[in-house]
Amino acid sequence: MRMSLYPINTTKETPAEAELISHQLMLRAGLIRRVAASIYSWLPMGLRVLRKVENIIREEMNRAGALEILMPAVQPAELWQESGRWSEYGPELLRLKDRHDRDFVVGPTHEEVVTDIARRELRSYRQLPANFYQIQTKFRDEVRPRFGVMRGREFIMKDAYSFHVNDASMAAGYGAMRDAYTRMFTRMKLNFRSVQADTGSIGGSASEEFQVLADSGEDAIAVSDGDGYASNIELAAAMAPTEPRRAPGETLAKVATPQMKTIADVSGFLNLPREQCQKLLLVDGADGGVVALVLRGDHELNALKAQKLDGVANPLRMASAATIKAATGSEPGFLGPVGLACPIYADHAALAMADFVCGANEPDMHLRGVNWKRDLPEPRAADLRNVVDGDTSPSGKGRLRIVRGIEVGHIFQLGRKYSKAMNAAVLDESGQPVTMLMGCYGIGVTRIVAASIEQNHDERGIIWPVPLAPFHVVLIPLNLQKSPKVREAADLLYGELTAAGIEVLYDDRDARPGVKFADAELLGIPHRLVLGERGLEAGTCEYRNRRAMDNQDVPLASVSKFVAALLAG
RNA sequence: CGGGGUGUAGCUCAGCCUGGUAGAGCGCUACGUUCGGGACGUAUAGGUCGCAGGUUCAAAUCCUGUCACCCCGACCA
Repeated sequence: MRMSLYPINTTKETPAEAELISHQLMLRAGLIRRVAASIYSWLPMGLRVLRKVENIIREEMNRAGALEILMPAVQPAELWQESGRWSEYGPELLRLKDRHDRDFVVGPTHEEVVTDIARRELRSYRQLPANFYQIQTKFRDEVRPRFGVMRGREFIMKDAYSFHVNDASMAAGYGAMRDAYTRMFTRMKLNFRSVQADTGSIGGSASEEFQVLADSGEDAIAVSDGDGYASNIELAAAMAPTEPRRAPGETLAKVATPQMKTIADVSGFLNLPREQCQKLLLVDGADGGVVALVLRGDHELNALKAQKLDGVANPLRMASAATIKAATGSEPGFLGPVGLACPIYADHAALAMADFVCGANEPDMHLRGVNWKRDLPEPRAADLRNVVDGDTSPSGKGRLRIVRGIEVGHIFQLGRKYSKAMNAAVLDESGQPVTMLMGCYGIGVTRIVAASIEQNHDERGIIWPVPLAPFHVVLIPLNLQKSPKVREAADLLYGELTAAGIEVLYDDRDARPGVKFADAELLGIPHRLVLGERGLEAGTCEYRNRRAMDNQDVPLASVSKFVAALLAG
């Protein structure tokens, strides 16, 4: 591509709207432009990267035996009513009406449509297993979109759905997708992990996420240093302490703690470590009352674990201030389990505490020297908290470290959730109808572009791995407006490289060298060739690798071979 | 949804407190010089100061409303 024909605008200054480095660089390099809040256009250079990602996905899906289809972005409400999600899905689902006042949705995902296809097209167990996938634009009116295309409302997703006659087949299909995902992300040179995950609103049983490791990631992941265990923190089990609880050593005492509403306040005021304090959270019960959850002061509640408990409302809702007042007689900030009438769950770590501090259920007062059994009955034990750095791994081996990740893929064994609701069945060997089992497998295509930049950049710009790079090579001739020799040699080399199947960005603009170098680095083209009069005299061309940034002179005659070898290796 | 912030040229921002009719840098256009690390000079083009009301002789500036965008939070009692 001749850059003189490519209307690209790069900027030195960072747009004010961008927070994440990937978002900043995508805007500065002219890959994307914002059209509305969290909705973007992809410009030529960005689209080339997007297509590289799509093609790798497509190749690996095809290799795994999946069949590409294309479903509509706009879907009739009837299908969503049939699956039950018309009412289950919240405001994240963009609903609209046509001129006849009929209801439609802009698809946030396609289980309904694909299940409708499957029940019409698949009639016999002999046609199974089948796996349909598409690469298509989705819309989710996110609670909080952010970070450019990282969490955009409109985004491109690869979504695949498999259909099976029994559990073994579903598990095999799931395994095949896990392998395909591993191959794709490896080919894209992403540093990623697969982790156990919650199934969320999609529903179903087994589920794993593919997380690209990055400090800017929105997800927390617990990884064991002793074996291969890795889990989204939502799901990672916190092990109960193994050593027995200490015997009571202090006497129970009520202390005044004016205005000390948080654990930090209380522990500071009493000059005690946070892990000596307890916090009590009141949440709405499943049947109208409240439930108390007790945690060690330095631990965080895990909402997912809590909302799965007997008697707790799902999804989890914190009790209102008025409800708290009615249930405890106190205000938030001074709650404790002593004398509390409602059902109580205590986290294993909270249950292991002795001589602890907790709220006294009256304003500006706490209790200290509190002990289970002696001062109050032991409540039900549960795993309520997020794991923290240094916790014992639930796998039994090693300790957990908490790292951050960007979720780029998620695979599920759905079971019969949709096929049952929508009556998608085939005839089995005995001629009896059986409801199909399903798997579903998503990849955030646009998000991968941002995630790759998060992992591959420096102070000068993006550093694309070759498989995702918009161009393999950038060819920079120096002073070509003045030097016919340079122009002739550069044109020749451009033709030669292009003929060899190498994707070349030929910077034939009438610009100064510094501008061309800076743009090449911002754009992140992995390999750079510079042609100047000085080198031509010696019959060489200068090569520089974007990542290593070291120079090497290559004889002009062998440049094509040299570059081809780099790309092959 | 709650909290905070910002809307002035294509981009990054100043001007607002203390009202007097709009600026800088980058970018863009033309010409000249320059040409291995984001050059320099000269001359241009480009803005209903988010929008709507109000106060005032006079509003980018003060007041009210509204819209948009960004950030934080939406469990830490």
